[in-house]
Amino acid sequence: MATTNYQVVKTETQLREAVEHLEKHSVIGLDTETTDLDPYNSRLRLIQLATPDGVRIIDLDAFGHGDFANNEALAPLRRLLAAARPIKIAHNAKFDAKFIKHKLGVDLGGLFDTLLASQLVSAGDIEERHSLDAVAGRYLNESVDKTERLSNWEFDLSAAQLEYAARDAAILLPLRERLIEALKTNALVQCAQLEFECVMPVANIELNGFFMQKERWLKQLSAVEIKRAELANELQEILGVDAAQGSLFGPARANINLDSHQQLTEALNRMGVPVPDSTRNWKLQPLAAQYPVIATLLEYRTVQKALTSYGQNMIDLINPATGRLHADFRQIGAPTGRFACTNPNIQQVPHAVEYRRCFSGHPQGRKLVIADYSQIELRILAQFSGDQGFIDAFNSGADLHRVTAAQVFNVAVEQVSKEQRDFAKRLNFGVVYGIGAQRFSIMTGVGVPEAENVLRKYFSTYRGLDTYLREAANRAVREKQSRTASGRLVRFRFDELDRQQISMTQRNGKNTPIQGTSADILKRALRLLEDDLRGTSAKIVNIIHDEVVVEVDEDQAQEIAKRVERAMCSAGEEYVRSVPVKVETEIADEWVK
DNA sequence: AGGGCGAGCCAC
DNA sequence: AAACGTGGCTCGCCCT
Repeated sequence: MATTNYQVVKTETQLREAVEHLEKHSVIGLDTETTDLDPYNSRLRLIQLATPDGVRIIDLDAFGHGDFANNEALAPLRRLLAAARPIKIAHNAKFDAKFIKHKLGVDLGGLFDTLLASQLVSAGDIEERHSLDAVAGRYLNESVDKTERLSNWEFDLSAAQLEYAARDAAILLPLRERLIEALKTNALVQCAQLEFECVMPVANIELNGFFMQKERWLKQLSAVEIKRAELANELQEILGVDAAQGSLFGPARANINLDSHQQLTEALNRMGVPVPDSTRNWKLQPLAAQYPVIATLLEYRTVQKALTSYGQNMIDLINPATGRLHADFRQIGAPTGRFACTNPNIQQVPHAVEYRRCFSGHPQGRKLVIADYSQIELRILAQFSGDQGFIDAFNSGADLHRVTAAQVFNVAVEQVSKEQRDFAKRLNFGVVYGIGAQRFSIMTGVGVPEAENVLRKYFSTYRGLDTYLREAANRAVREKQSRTASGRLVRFRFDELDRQQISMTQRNGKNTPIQGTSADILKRALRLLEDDLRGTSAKIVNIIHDEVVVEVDEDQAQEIAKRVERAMCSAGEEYVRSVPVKVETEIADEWVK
């Protein structure tokens, strides 16, 4: 491996010279070394900035400890990082952006993210790896030695450490060249722009964190724990087996593991319950009316799930430095471009108010602005299909599901029953996923022939929708790929002789452009919001696919709510033009609508 | 002992 | 003949 030419910057004069040099370039490589992964509980040690003639390694330890944001000697560096030019290339720029924002107080400007670029070119292939080493190997046929990455960056640095640090930044320059070629070849430049512009907003969301009231959460947990114990006892009474030895007070009971499907099936069989081929809730549901034990079991599962997935672990993830939850958002989390979220996944907090009311503004008096797109996926479907009936339904301003019900069941809009509307709602949402009669039958309880009838009626009502979805499905099979409105590419790999895989691809072909465009819209909205909320007390604290939660000072809540709504609508209107884009906004103390 | 996997269930 | 899409988390079970 060729050695990388580098220069360690330790004085104010050296820094000024380095920045002057860097500012002459239109593009520079950027990497950082930190003592740990969490910006609130670790130090930013090095910032490496690469040009074709070498790497400037800024040793922040030489610039005092702590207040880098107000250190006058670092002003040129802050200016360089914040400016739109030179473009900064980074691999997973979110990570560096968070440290730079928290430690130096500046938003990184002008980003090219090699991780996101690589993910876009891979077009949803979840097999492909995207570590810097993997990407450098794929595009440059070079490897990046990672042995120093986990070394100690606290104290004096070895030549090997500095060499490693320099190389990680230097390699980004040629890597970008190759990735630009790949992005162009795949017509992904526009989509890449959308993604890159979203990095800083996402970094800020993670830094902001979401406030969760610890005491209330714990109280909620103990209430659920009591309920769980009651239900578990009840179930063990019924399902437990007689132990070999009884006692003076009767036969002993041996508990079964209620979370083991195997033991559960055996126990239910023993008491004569006709267990279906699986113990999934929706399979057991029909038996609940006849067998009280099933009803209790279903209730137990809900409570158990709540306890294990949304329990103490949430408390453990509260950051001691901020008292808030700083979840990890993966910007391209799904092949469709949707976000994924971990540690904790605050995109899947149960809807029940007992949970949601634990999330609030902080400190006292801060409000939450909760804004979500109204039926965005169905509006995207209206846009893509151009179906006049569907478009009219939205433009009429009337309740879509009611209008659909009226059309499918041939009744006046005012005559639609609650049941019919509910039916239509399931239909409308189902078609987005490429639903079939089989599934619709199970979902609604009507027979398969009747489900087929309803679907036929639905698609003859919305012919344009039928045509569009068929074509989307066929194209996915024919071209082995789909695109979203931003041009995001998703490739499909399937065995062309396997009917199941073909129908899977057809469903993907229907769903991917819709779900993916919804993700495009949210990302565009985050970019617009970043600019519209700057200088206010507003902070984005959570995003959930079609919803944005913003925390704001009480006196600004009304104004911010308006701005959020306007930005989100504008983002939607960039992709959806034939029907109105609607955003529903509420101001609340807690995350409850 | 600990990783991989599937089942189950939460969100959208 | 047709099994509705995308994730994460936790558990039991099976394997090495």
